[in-house]
Amino acid sequence: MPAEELGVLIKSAQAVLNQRMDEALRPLGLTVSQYACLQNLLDEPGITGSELARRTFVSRQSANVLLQGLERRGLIERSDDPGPRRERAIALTAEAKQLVATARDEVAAVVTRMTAPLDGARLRTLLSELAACRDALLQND
Amino acid sequence: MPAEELGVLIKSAQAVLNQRMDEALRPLGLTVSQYACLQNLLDEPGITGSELARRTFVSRQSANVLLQGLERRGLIERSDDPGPRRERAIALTAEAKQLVATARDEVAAVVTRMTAPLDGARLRTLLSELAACRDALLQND
DNA sequence: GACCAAGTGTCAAACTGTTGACATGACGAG
DNA sequence: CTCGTCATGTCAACAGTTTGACACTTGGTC
Repeated sequence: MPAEELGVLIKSAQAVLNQRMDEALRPLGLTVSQYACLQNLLDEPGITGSELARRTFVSRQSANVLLQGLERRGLIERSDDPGPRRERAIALTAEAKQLVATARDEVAAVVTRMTAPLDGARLRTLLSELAACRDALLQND
Repeated sequence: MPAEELGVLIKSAQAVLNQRMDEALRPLGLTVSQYACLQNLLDEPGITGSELARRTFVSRQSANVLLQGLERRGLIERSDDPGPRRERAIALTAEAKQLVATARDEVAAVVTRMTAPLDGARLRTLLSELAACRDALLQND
């Protein structure tokens, strides 16, 4: 059974992808974590810090220090009056929107290169099969 | 183009897989990194520390502190007289071989659960397509 | 209304991993 | 032979992340 390979395969793919994304984003002064943060905030404005942590697969404490850095750099702004559950709405500045736009292009180039050996149909099957595997582990028994 | 999803899909699959493996290995007193280390040493005995680092996708310094912990715990032994390139051969103790055997079963159960929704043919296509994507990024330009 | 569970934000300590640097030994080109 | 290159092992400093803890707010339950 070749199923054992899938684990290391996922790990190796994630490792090299992360490395290439880091190389692509470094000239922009962004880490991969920071880019993921900004990208999620662009897709879903006004998102909360904890929700952001869930989407980037880190603890909410770690997301918080990330947000502090982005705030100090003038890329995001957090409202001082908290909302319903003590949450502070997060907004991207105009500078950040422009930065994440170019960053998105850089990342898209990496992903395009990664998916180059696959035609449209194969890419779709890869996406659905890999998602099925992930979801099989997501059920909390 | 749905290609953009592949990145986060790989990341999420790796995250949940790592979490499930951690849950499975914690009762044995092993972290995922430690298991990966022992597993590689079982597959390829006498491997060098730097080679081990490459296979587990970490720096050789990080692999070294991992090996120090395993050595202190009596799971591996490193020869004191270095070989051709100052390398120290690493060997698993009998206790480690038994531990990694049961750990391998635990991990296999997780992977089996992950690949449950796929039949043999689909699993093979997933493996080859994902490997193709990874290899597309491995070419250093 | 009182109370308790759940969600959020934040701080401090601990851990894991990386980067940078250095010493050592092997190998090949000149 | 000598020197430059490369690979290994190891140390120290550093950054990033997690774990544990606490305060605050909301919402449902009794």
